[in-house]
Amino acid sequence: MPKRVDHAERRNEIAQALLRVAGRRGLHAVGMRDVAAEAGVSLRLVQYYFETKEKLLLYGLQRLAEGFGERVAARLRAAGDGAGPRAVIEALLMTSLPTDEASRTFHLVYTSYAVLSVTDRALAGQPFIKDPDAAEDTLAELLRQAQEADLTRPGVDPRKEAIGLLAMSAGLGTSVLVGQRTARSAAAVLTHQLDGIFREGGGGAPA
Amino acid sequence: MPKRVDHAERRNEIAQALLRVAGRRGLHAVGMRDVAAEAGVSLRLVQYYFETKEKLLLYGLQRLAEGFGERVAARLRAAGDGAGPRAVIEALLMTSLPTDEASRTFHLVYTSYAVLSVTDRALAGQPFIKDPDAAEDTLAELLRQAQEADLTRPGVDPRKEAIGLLAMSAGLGTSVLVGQRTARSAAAVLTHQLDGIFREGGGGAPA
DNA sequence: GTCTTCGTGATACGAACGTACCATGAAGTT
DNA sequence: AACTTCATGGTACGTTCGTATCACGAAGAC
Repeated sequence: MPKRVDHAERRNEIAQALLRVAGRRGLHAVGMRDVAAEAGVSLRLVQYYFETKEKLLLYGLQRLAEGFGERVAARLRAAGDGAGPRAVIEALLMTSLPTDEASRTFHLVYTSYAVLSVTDRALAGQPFIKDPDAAEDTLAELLRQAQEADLTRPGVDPRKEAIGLLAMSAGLGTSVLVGQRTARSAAAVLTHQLDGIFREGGGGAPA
Repeated sequence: MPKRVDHAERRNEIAQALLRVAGRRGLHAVGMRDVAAEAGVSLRLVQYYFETKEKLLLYGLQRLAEGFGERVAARLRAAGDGAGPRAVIEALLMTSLPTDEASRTFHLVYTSYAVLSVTDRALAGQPFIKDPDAAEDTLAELLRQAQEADLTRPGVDPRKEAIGLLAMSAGLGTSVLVGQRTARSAAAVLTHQLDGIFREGGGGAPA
């Protein structure tokens, strides 16, 4: 046999190529040949590692979600261990805003997948429901803890605030993406929203 | 000459067919032939009234925005003449939630257009920027008036609240669309958000 | 009554797409 | 050494897409 190549690694390279070209030209415009060219391999190879385009798309969606999770984790690490709930929540929300190229690609491709999932049933079942629900639970739990620690204003409903915050940051992300708003002003809106949830000076570092 | 048909009317019929099939199968999956079949005309006719597909898409986008504006206006009329600012704002936001078939189609197709506009420059200039900005201005002005009438809570920033509300309702609309949430729960979240902006009991009917 | 113009149909064309097929060299196995 | 198996390249097939072309009937113009 030849070089006995690592399948998993190769699949990831190809999936990354898919995401790169999808971020540039839009997911709808991505063909197998484009992915092959971007990855620097032949069309046959893409077929070899992903038998069908649908499987490639599904795997690409997984990688996209994973990459996002990693960026959130990195930002949380950067925020420090003893960061208060508000800092954690800000890190989580700001990561999903299309500030740099990586998050811009994430937002565009993720939205494309979302639109596709409405009509294509193969995509509908996939982690589309799972992952955002996890984010919602995490966020709601953080808010609940903040509420118990008396860091929030009265009248706060952790679950509803969590849903609203996620929806708002998604919507803001889209408007940044289409060039309707700058990432800076979107961040300001999110900050203002958090101001309405947390007490003044509350939720930063717990020290 | 033959029947001397009304061009504008025919173009609208075809554009409506485009929106119907786009709402069913997704904008990415719509071809000229599909539109022709849906409108009950031949492919040639679609070509005749819209020379190119791009022009058809552009016109369809206009019609979509117009239809949305009409539904908002209708809902405002239904809300009554003397409705307070909160009622008007609620009408505006709830209309964009995918509750019935019309708004569901609107949301899906509009999002599809948004995604396309990121990469296709022909779509990028069009009313995508214009219309949401108008909505934002309207909403901000309504909030400013409510603030002057002392109907809002302290710390309210009309512009930021307007941006945030629109982004939130767009994001909620998407999650309703992909089946992640019900329209009812999305509406509850929006109501809760408005509760955080308006004073208790404030903003209903001004009487 | 011819003639032009408008509306409409059928069909053809070239490109691009996803997929399938065939070939071949390189590395293990026996 | 013979043989199998893996990785890879090249290319062909059938379909579908947007667009272009050809054709023709029906109505107003002169």
